[in-house]
This record gives sequence, structure tokens and C-alpha cells, in this order.
Amino acid sequence: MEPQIPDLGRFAEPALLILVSLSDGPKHGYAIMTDVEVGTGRPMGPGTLYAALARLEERGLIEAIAPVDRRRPYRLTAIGETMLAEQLRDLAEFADLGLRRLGRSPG
Amino acid sequence: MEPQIPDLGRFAEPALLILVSLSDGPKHGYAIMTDVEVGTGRPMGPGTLYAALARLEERGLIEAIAPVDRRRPYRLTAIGETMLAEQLRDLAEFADLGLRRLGRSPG
DNA sequence: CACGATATATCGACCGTCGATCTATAGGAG
DNA sequence: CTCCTATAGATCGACGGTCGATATATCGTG
Repeated sequence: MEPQIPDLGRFAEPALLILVSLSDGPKHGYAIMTDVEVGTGRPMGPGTLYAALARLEERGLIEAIAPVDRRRPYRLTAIGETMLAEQLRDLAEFADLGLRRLGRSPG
Repeated sequence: MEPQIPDLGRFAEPALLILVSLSDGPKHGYAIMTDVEVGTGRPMGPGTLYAALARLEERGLIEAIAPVDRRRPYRLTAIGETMLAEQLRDLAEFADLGLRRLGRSPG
């Protein structure tokens, strides 16, 4: 058996996963769900998804566009794009800092 | 006045902030608190900190070392380092993906 | 028509965060 | 010495958000 690897939990916040999924272009809820699951390996349940979507829309980071059949697509707003870019820049910097610290093999 | 920027919320999960803070070397709780606050601009309250520390220790990602006076320092375990590195690699990749998607000006 | 995939929505339980509060000690100013 | 602040750890209840279960309806295919 393998040596008991504990789960570090969420890879990133669901809201952030949704925003990055939408950075590819407009998507409806179900598409985001499958997109995120493929991208991260972990499923995002409908409870998480639709609650987060409602919050993101309410805060003006995403907006609904014209429905196609049953699909209710969303896209990033200008503010959403700006905030997301800022967040991702900070996140990348943060990850690099940690990786630099961990990667000192020579000393 | 400025154009109503909504708060995207947490920069990263507190547990991850703690682990990266410890990637620098062993630290006690209070030092982690100030370290994170300086690094992220946002304070991490004691409730968040000590609860997260307890969880991380319980899950074997960090461990307590010999106290100095009142200070109770923690350090990353081998598993903790491994998990953290993995998480940070995923995170960096994720951030880069998002930034690449957002940065297509030419088309 | 039966079935699985698509698609949205809601609910309650639970986890983790957050700020307030408490205790205690060490160090410096008056 | 006394007062105040910074350091240090810990707990508590409230709250926000996640998560899985569940419900409902439609579409496509055999």
C-alpha cells in the first residue's frame, strides 16, 4: 500500500476556478462544471457552482448573456477580467515564492 | 471616488499561506501571523491561524518542535513539503493558464 | 418509449474562517 | 515600581461558503 498521503484539500477556491474557466470565453453552468472537473480532476457539485455563480454575478465580476435553449451562459465583465488578472498575478508570484523557497537543494 | 471595486475575497487559502510561510523555515504562530500579514497585506486572525495549525499538524503536514520560552514553533514535515510543492506547481500552472487566456490582445 | 446525458436549481449539513475576547509575560517609558 | 504596549497563545460563537443529495425537465439515441 501507498504511504498514507493526506488530502491537502481544495486546489483553489471554486470562485477562482469558475473565473478562469470563463476566461476562455462564455460558458453555461454545466459546461463550467465539466470544464473544471477535467481541468482539476475534481468534480464541482451543482450546489457549489450555482451558489458561486450567483455571488459572482451579484458582485459584478460576471454577467449573464442571452440564453440558448436551456443553457444560461455567463461571461466575465471588464471588472471581472481586471480583478481576475490581478488575483492571478499575485497567485503566480506567491506560488513562485514558495517553490523558490522549497527548491534550495545546494544551499 | 474610485469606481466601486468589489472584493474578490481571500487571496489564497489560509492553510496554504501558513505552509508557504513555513517553507522559509520553522516559525511559531505569532511569527506566522505577522509574516502572512506583511506578505499579503491582510491580517490573519488568531482564530484562523491556530485552527489551521491544529488541522495541519493533525494531518501530518507540519509538526511542532521544541518550544523556546513562550514560543511554540512548527516546521514542515517531509510529506508537508511534498504536498506543498505539488500544490504550488499546480497553482502556478493554473495561474499561468488564466493569464495566458486573458492576455490575448492580438487574437 | 426507455434510458442516459444534459442542464438548472434548491436544500441542509458541515467545515473553515473571522473577529472578539481572554490570559499571560516581557520590555520600555515615566 | 507602575503603566502601557508588544509579544504570544488559546477559545468561542457567528457567519459564509462548500458539498453532496435530491428534484425536475429536456434532449438524443436505440
